[in-house]
Amino acid sequence: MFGEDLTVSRVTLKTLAADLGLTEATVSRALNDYDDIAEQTRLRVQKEALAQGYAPNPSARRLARGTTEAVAYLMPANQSGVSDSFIGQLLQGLGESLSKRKWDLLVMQAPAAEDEAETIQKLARSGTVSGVVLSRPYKVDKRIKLLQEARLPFVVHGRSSDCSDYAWYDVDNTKAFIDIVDHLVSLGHRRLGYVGAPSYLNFAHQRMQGVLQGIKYNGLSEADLLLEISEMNDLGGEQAASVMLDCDTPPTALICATDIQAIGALAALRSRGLRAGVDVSVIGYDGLFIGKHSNPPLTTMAQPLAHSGRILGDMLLALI
Amino acid sequence: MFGEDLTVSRVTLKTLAADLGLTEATVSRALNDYDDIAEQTRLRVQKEALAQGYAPNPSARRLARGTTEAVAYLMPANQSGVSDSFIGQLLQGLGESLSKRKWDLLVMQAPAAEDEAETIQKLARSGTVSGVVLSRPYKVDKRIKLLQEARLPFVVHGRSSDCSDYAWYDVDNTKAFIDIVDHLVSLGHRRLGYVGAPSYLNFAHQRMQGVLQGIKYNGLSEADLLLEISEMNDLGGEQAASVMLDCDTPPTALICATDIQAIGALAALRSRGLRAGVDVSVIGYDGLFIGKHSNPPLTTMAQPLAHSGRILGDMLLALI
DNA sequence: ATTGATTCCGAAAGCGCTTTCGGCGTAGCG
DNA sequence: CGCTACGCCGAAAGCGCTTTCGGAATCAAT
Repeated sequence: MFGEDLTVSRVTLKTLAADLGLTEATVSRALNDYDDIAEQTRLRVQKEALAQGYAPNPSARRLARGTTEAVAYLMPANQSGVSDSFIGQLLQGLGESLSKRKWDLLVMQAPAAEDEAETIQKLARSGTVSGVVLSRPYKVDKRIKLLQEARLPFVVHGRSSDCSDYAWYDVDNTKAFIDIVDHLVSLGHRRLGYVGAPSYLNFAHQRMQGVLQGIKYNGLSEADLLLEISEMNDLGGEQAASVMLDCDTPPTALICATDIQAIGALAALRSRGLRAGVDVSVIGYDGLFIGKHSNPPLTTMAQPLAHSGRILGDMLLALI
Repeated sequence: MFGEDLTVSRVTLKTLAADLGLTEATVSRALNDYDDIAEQTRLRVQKEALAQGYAPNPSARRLARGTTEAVAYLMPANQSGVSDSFIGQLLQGLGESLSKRKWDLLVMQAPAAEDEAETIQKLARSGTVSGVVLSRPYKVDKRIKLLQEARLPFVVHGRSSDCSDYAWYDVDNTKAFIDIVDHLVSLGHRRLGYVGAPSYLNFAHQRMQGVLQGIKYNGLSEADLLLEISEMNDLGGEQAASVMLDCDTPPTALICATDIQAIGALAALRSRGLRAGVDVSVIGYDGLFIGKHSNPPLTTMAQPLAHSGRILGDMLLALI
């Protein structure tokens, strides 16, 4: 009725060794496939471990080995309430790559943007992790410098303007947006609107450069481009789009730096009775969905985020 | 020119103690605010620790204390390639709540769905974490049973059909979708379409129940409701919507179980020259954006995901 | 049978930290 | 002045695991 399992005491190396009539050391080596263990006892140990459901205490193991077997993902600071939806995909890929090698993935978050420096330094000094993944860096990003100073291996998803001395993985944002402009111009659009993101985020800067270069390459002048920078959320996109749509000579196509702004832009169209893809083309990016559903569709623009995550994980592990 | 910092040796309790002419024990207690340490030396120690940038090795601390100070978030299995965009927000909230107490947040991922059991058991036995957060449980979810058997504290974001014996935090999905139906009917819609999600996911089940109850309460018959279950991605939503839109008596409003399906539904409209919110109303959920931009807008339907994350974190910590 | 090389396992130290216990010195009390 | 009382700190054990080292067997070789 009761007491079937009152001894919940964790099965540890010591208990295992006692049960087997061996030493902790032997059991440890047997489980870790050392080659100075008789094949027979190795099997015996491994079988018993499996039977008892033994799992080593990672803290103890890490302490003894002096390794961490963990990396951290630094959450983007909670800028203006936008919680980027790309995080989920990225983490999926990262987790996949790491778990393959049995590494842990920590997500770290600074309480506030100004605490980021301290968070990084603590992370480095405490030796919690042996690597870090960063995403969406700023044009000049002090976190990168901190990580370098701390000699903590890291990879960046995206890149800052000076990206010569660290590992990063990025799509060619500039080219992508040049392509977008090319595409729109080839469809006959001559008057474009760009809903940009704050340019301290380097990818936003890159994308805007792409748009600017795109109109130049296509023989348009800067007067043919309306430009509005907005916050990276739907409301920002809506407001920016509204401004452009309400001006005297509204654009026939809207390019948005991010999908979430594109969503806002769509709302702006709707409230004016305009039809997306018919009256005004709307193109977003990030490949979350809008890229696929924009009119004309731009499937090639999709960022393969989970794939990026895997790449980043592999890169980081290689680095360590 | 060189050699300014060749001694990268980590600053540890031992070195700190040596520098201060104290014992490790004393330094440790000084830093942890024990009250058997002279105020003066406490300050001296803390100042020196700060100056040297000391950060305790978490593995060692955890081992000595026997605590983990970490919880894990179990990533939803990579079902049909949909990487749910709610993860980012949820993690944000979770991280916020945990970091306030200096706890770590691990994200775990089973290599494949069938490995989930093993992953959970390892997690429990190894004592890596002292709590787990789960989201989007199935109607009957074996992970929950495993966690219970492992006596590992956990909270669930959402709930399974039998949710009497564990802690969960959920929105009232059923009521939300009843409200949606109420709302649409009050606007004059008499012919509804529902793009559902696989009902082994309990929230999908709940939402469909809401729709069914809603049409009943509003005096409509089941013949007035078109029903299509699709995968939880945009393509699925598009196909499901297409089927309904192409039938003899198409619905005037589409209710979608998730936003990503709503995005697909919008694409289906577009390809038929129908205008969302004008010719056909489309309503999604999850509060990512579409809720806000659907026509009529349904801002009250937004799930406050980051907030949920914070709540879940607090609940879990209270539980531990 | 004696030596040398192997094979396998135990002993023990140590990873960096916490925490109990005991002992020193000084203050307070009679 | 001797006593207890207390405030502070050092000594030491231990958390669960890894890893080096050495020693007891076993084996093959002379």
